[in-house]
Amino acid sequence: MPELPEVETIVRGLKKSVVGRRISEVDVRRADVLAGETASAFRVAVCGARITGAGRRGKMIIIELDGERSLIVHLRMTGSLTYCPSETPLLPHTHVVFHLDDGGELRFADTRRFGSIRLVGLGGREAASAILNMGPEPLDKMSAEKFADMLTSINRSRRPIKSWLLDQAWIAGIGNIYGDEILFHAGIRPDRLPGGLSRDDRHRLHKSLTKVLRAATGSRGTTFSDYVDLAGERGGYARHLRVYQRTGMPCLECGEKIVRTKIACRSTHYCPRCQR
DNA sequence: CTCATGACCTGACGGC
DNA sequence: TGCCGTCAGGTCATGA
Repeated sequence: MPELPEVETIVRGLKKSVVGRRISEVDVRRADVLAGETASAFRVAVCGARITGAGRRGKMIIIELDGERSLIVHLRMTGSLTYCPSETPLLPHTHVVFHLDDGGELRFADTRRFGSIRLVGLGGREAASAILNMGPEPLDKMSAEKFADMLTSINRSRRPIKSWLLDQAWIAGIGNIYGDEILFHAGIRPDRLPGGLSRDDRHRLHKSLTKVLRAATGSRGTTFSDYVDLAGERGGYARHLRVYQRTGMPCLECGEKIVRTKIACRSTHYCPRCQR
């Protein structure tokens, strides 16, 4: 499930492999991933475009095209973006194929079709609303002071801290896997309320956010079931997971059994001894 | 306003 | 074998 480290890994791949290429042809095999646009309009608009850059905001992939336009790609849970030679067999559930002028293909596949590709003009309203409402990037726009201020702003909330970590409007890029892993690393139970966190808890939470997300990005993300990077390779962080999907297994720190509960409608894993 | 829940979609897995 | 229910999780819409 692509979260910040996985999306960042894909964007680095795009910068290396597809930026500078021209899109010579587009096959739209399923138009419903195009977020409200017809396949023919999309094709006409994108054919011939030069890819001028690639970036990321939270879990959104931004592929910049010439003519002040961008493709906003969201992979949700099972989506993938891969770059490969045209001879490579199509994976099942491949919905859009961009043929590039070097003979390679940029392919968007998504088993569950929750993901989407949206073409927006620079300053386009649709992109703007989603991106403007997003909280800060935890790895480059969030100092310890900034994070402390953010926690102060939700001091009276009755929502558990895990629910806040998953809230893209509060902080960008964290999903269910890293939410659980960050809280384990910080030694904080996921159901704690923000106002109840001590000064020390807050400090550790900031440290853990940074450490876990950086380490996972360094391992090119976590592959639990579906995720692959632009080259189709699995991420290496799964073997570093401490609590996610380890229900009933012994905690790697203390041996206590990892517990699973439900918080914010998400399965939530934690160690009842290490996390307080 | 705050917060919880359902819908979207498919595949994997367990029970019978 | 095959059928059914459950679960997986990101985000938006809905409603209490």
